[in-house]
Amino acid sequence: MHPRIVDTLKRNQLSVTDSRKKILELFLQRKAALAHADIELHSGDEFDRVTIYRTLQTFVEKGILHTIPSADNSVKYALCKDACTEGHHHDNHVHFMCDTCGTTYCLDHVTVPQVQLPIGYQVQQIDLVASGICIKCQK
Amino acid sequence: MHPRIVDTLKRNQLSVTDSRKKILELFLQRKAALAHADIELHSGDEFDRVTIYRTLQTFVEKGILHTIPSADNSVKYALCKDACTEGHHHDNHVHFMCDTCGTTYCLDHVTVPQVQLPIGYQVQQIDLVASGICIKCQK
DNA sequence: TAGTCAAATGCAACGTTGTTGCAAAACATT
DNA sequence: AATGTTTTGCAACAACGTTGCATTTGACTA
Repeated sequence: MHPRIVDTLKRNQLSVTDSRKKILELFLQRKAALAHADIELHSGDEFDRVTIYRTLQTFVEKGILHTIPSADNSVKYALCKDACTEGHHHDNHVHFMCDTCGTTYCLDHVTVPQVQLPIGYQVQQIDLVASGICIKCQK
Repeated sequence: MHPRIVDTLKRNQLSVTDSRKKILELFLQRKAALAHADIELHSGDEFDRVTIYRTLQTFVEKGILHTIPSADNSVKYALCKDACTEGHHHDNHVHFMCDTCGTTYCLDHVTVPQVQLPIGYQVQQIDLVASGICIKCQK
């Protein structure tokens, strides 16, 4: 098991349960973002659907995961960098969604550019999702 | 009724039906983006849920509407500019979602900035959604 | 303007996705 | 090991979205 797992949970004042460990491990193993359905698949019948919903929700609240918007009603989740704390996300990196394999990547080193909005719009957060063909799917 | 409605439908080789006219009119009246649920509310019992789903789908395919991604599993739809044609969307403007009133705006005059992605990522489309507080909700 | 064909709609039924309340089980702490 | 708190699983439900098919509507032609 990944050494960071128990540590991450404790640091966020979460009790260390099987489902939380397994779900967190899944995110640490795979580098890509995961949807609820992906987790359900990869965990088999190990946990109840409801537990997965609640765990994801908890992780987002604690700043362990962040959500990635999509245009097809299938929100994905990915690990936050250490900068995120409870209630305060700072995931201002670009996301990339591959149209071929469906994988969603966090491009941690690509920051979201400044955008000049019309006067009166007070911006709190900016999500930038690029889509196209990822490295692995290039022929 | 808005004069552009029948024209838009015919230009896209769609038969002019009541539901299509009403739904298109709704988008022309309100400047903001609408979710399926919004349309269902505003059309009362006039059409079946299924008809709304199918109409939205058709409009997106034809390039009349485009979808706006969101982080909460509630895709919204908004009118495309004339540049969009069947199967080819060119909606590279910024979207703004108000956290207070929930309204989603197309900022047609704010274009999505260039983003330099790592080598190997072939970008097809970029969605940029800003969120915060809109003009009307500023106190 | 009526007749014909193709397309769109409404209905019913179904599957998926997400939520809530509550009892049982697991965890943290002493 | 005992206690109180948190988390889980189950059941039931609500919302969301899809599909097939009969009926209706719209487009087109004569």
